[in-house]
Amino acid sequence: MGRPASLSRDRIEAAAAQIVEAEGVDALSARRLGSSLGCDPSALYRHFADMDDLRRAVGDRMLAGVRTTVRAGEPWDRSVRRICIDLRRTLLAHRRLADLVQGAPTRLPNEMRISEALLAALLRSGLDPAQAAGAYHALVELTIGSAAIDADVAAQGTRAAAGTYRTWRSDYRRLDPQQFPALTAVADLLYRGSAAERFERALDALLLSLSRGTLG
Amino acid sequence: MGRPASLSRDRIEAAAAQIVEAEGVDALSARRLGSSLGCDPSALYRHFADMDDLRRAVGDRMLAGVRTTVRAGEPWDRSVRRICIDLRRTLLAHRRLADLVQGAPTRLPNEMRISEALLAALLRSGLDPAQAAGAYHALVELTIGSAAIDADVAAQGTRAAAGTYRTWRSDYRRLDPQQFPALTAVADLLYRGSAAERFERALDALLLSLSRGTLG
DNA sequence: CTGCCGGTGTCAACAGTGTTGACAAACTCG
DNA sequence: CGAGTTTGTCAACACTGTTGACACCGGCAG
Repeated sequence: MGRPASLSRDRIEAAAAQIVEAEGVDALSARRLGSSLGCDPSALYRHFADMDDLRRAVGDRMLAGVRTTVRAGEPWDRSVRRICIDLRRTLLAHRRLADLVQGAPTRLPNEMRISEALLAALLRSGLDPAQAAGAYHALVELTIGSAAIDADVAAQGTRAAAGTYRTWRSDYRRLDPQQFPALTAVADLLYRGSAAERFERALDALLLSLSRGTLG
Repeated sequence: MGRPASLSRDRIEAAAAQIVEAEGVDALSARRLGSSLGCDPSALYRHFADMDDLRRAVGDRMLAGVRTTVRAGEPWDRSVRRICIDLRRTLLAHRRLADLVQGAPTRLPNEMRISEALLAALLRSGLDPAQAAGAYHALVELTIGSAAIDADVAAQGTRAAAGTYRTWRSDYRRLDPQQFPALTAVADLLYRGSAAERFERALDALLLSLSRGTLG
């Protein structure tokens, strides 16, 4: 009963995901989405409570892309590394997704799946449960935190991001060496490479400590 | 020369900081700020390039409380530890500051001061400049990221936060042990103690790796 | 003193945004 | 056939950042 639906949550999510992929998150608005779907913007509200609900649905759809299957015989720290990098990459693919996950665990299926995989790998390392819990928190803080920090710049695209980093380096370089000796000395070395590379280095440092059981 | 100014960067920043403290960063708009200052919204553009410029200035103003003076004879890693903990504490004390700072470095005086102190301590450790830059990024990602993650729960107050953590543990505990063996096994150990303690443990783990020069 | 230059604040407007309530179309069921 | 329900359309409201024209007014040169 009722007028036949030409829209659906799935169709809307798909169109929204496509806009985000092609034009960035800032381009996703009710009017833009409506024109893309050939419907009035207000029709979206028949299927989602508000735009935030819609963005969350798109985000959840993207969290499904985080791979947590463990390869046979893979060392525990390689599993952890892979999951964290994949999680961060996925979070950055959708800027709002980082904002959503950061405040509190959603405790929704996809997040549960990722947490389970991380903790399973940590327990496989020989850490006792308390150490594993501590390690889990440290890894999650670094991974999600890193994604939250890098989200804005990452949303610009890699080309624009490189320009942004160059500007920052240049700003640091132009400081007064008397007042900022350390900062001017290493200015050219800051924000080098991609944010992903910097994250991976920090992750490796953390994993090294974890593998030595220094976290309880 | 010119019409006498009733506005100034300082007066605008103060009013903006008050709005952010009281109502959150989302409440900070040109019109809201104008009504608070008793001036037209467009007058703000005589003193700031755009709203983003204004927001960065407010963020830096809140960073003034972070202490960076180094005590005589203090080991470098104690300096780093103290600065990072103080930075995180300050970010969390001003409820919404983390949101303001997380996206991009403000490159304003207070942030410069903190960055300089951190890098100076790292160079004091004997790390070469490239390693120090990498260590700096790792520490900043963990510290600011941790603050961004914990900001919402910290804003509830410690008593309410404890209740929130209890709820999360309980949710994890009630999962199906078949499907989530690791998660249910360590559920009671997750989100134990304060967020500050969990951060300090992660920080110590990272510092341990840094002191062994494992970060390039 | 006059006249003007230029910084300052006001005003109206533009192009966006999310969201809502009234209305109409299109289907199913009794 | 009419009633009821669902769905999309339309116009409107209350916001947002930002800009260009204009008026105000003080210090400075003539």
